[in-house]
Amino acid sequence: MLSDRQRLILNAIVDNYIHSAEPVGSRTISKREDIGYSSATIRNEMSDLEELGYLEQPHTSAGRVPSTKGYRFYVDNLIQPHLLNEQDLVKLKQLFAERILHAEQVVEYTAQILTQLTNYTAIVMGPEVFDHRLRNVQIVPLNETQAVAIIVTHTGRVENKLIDLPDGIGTSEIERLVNLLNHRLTDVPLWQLRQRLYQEISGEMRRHTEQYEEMLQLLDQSFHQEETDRVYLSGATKIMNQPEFRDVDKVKDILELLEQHDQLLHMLGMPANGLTVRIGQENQLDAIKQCSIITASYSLGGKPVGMVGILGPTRMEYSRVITVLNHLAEGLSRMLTSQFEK
Amino acid sequence: MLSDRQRLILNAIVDNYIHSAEPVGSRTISKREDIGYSSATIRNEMSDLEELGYLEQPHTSAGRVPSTKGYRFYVDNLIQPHLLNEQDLVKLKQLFAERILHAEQVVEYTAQILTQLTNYTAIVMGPEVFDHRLRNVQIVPLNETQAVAIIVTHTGRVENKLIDLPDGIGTSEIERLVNLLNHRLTDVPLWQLRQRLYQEISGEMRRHTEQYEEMLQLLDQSFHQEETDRVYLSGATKIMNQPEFRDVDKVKDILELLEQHDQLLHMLGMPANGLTVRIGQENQLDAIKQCSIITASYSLGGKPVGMVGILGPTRMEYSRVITVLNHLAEGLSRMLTSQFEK
DNA sequence: GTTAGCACTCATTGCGATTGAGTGCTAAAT
DNA sequence: ATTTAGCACTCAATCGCAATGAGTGCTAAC
Repeated sequence: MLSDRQRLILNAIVDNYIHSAEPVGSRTISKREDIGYSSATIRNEMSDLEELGYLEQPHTSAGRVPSTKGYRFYVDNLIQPHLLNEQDLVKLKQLFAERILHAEQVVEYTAQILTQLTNYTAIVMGPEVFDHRLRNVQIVPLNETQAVAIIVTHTGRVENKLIDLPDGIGTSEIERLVNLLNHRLTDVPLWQLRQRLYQEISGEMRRHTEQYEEMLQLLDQSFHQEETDRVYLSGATKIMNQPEFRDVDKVKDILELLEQHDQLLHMLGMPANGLTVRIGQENQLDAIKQCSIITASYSLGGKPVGMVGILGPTRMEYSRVITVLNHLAEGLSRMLTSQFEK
Repeated sequence: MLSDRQRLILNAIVDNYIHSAEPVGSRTISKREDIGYSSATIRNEMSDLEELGYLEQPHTSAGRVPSTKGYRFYVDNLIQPHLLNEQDLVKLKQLFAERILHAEQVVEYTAQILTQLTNYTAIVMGPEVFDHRLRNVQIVPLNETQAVAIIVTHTGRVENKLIDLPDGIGTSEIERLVNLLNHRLTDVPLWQLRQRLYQEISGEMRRHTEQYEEMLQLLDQSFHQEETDRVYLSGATKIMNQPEFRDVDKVKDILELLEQHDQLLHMLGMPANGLTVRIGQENQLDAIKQCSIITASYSLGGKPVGMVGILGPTRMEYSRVITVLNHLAEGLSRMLTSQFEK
């Protein structure tokens, strides 16, 4: 659809704008080494590219700026792979060299490294729990009326919840109950716990326990898990380094959105396989219609379980960010898989 | 030191400036109902107050603005207690009505309610772990090489850590070990755990266990707890609502500081009893020399264990914020104490 | 098809005049 | 001895206007 020359010029314009943040004029482009045309020629091509919707003009006597469509074409067709320098690679390796880490820590470090490497805001969605299976249950009484229920999954994740102890339940009874549960529910996926509890265990419990009702109530509390917040941000303030976000109101909208993790989750959706680039207007939420979001999913045993992402201005270093995200997602997948699938 | 009239006028000026955010002129003050003097008289008094350091003038032909010293005097001597309205009280009660909550959830909710009530940034620290005593230890093997160590404190807090299993340690051995620990270390303060482990348990362990060294190593890992991050923020973006923070650079400095929880901790220091007000220049960190921070400590059984705080512009509604913080700190103390000290 | 040249556009900058909120001082009033 | 009215003065903010210059679009020549 676009001639080779148009592609060349579009590429040059986007490239330039990404680094300068200023509308680029025809002369700027014609002076580039990889371009052998006069400014007049460039002007004509620019005019065409604008007509086709790839470029925009802030006002008549200004240079051109890529439109969302322009960036989209750039990302889909023109981008060339970015090579990471030694320093960056070292930082990445550092993360994966950490031997023993909880998933939460990994996620946190990952976010931090992402911001460091890109100077944009990092968003990391943490391994989803869907696939987690029960490894161990504990119920630890604190006093006569309260206890902590603890659930350990096969991935090493620990969930805990403060619960009310029904009247007149003794330590020995709890112990028996916990034993029973560990016997019968090991390897059951977390989301099935309550269901299985009613289907399979309740009968047996009734036979062994006097306070059947109370016990059941206790377990019901324990297994009623809340959706824990699995979004980590790092470098939220980085957006303020961008010249196009010198305006407090714009920044405010974005940062307020970032504070609402549920909205973020909703926006990013379930982790699908691969890389996603959302450019400017393509975003649903108004607050970030001047931003781009790039996400890459990472997986555990081939199944996507989370994503790493970057939020930056539409004028983002797409090539670099994509490379970093791919590296990171791949590394995370390897790390997770080797840690949990043996 | 200040005459009654000077106090009256200073109070009026601070009051006015807090709500208008504009330098206040003599006429504005003289028109107030509680002031019975002409603008000329006010002008003279203002001039004196400026000479004494309580007021400042942005430029010659502008009104006056309170200086740090002025706010300080206002807070120490002029402020009158703020009465909370029905709505606010309901919100506070709502929080304390929550029956079963982990300390972490309480802290999070508290921060949220604080921002809602004040429209400033809320900072909540704590509860500190120093006083937490061991209730229960568990070690749950995940596979041949890894396990999760879980520590439950008498307050219901659960710490967990992924650990390496030394070679050739069996399930039964771990079980024996855990039993021994639970027998001997219950009610020991967390910070003493490692010490006590070496002093008291190691001898006994040596007798009962073949792999003494490996076991010790394992426990050492488990009890080596990191300082967990105990700072919660809410409404960090609220500062952008303030007209004096329409400047991205100022905001950036502040938000970057808020991202560094360690700095915050250091700045706020250990929870001392009572209420602290840090006004403008009194703050050590440059980023917040245009802000005020008010903190109130809450306690468990009389001992301060954490603090609730508000960060806002120097032009803050001191009276209101102080009242809210006092209410909240008191409520939290009651809640914690009744929950854990029976 | 490409480019030189030129008229045209328009955001940005700089400058001087104007405005108005607010002060400081002095002299009159209380 | 205070208090206040009055007036000259200051200075940020605003407006209008001309100058500047980066950049375009178009046309005619190469």
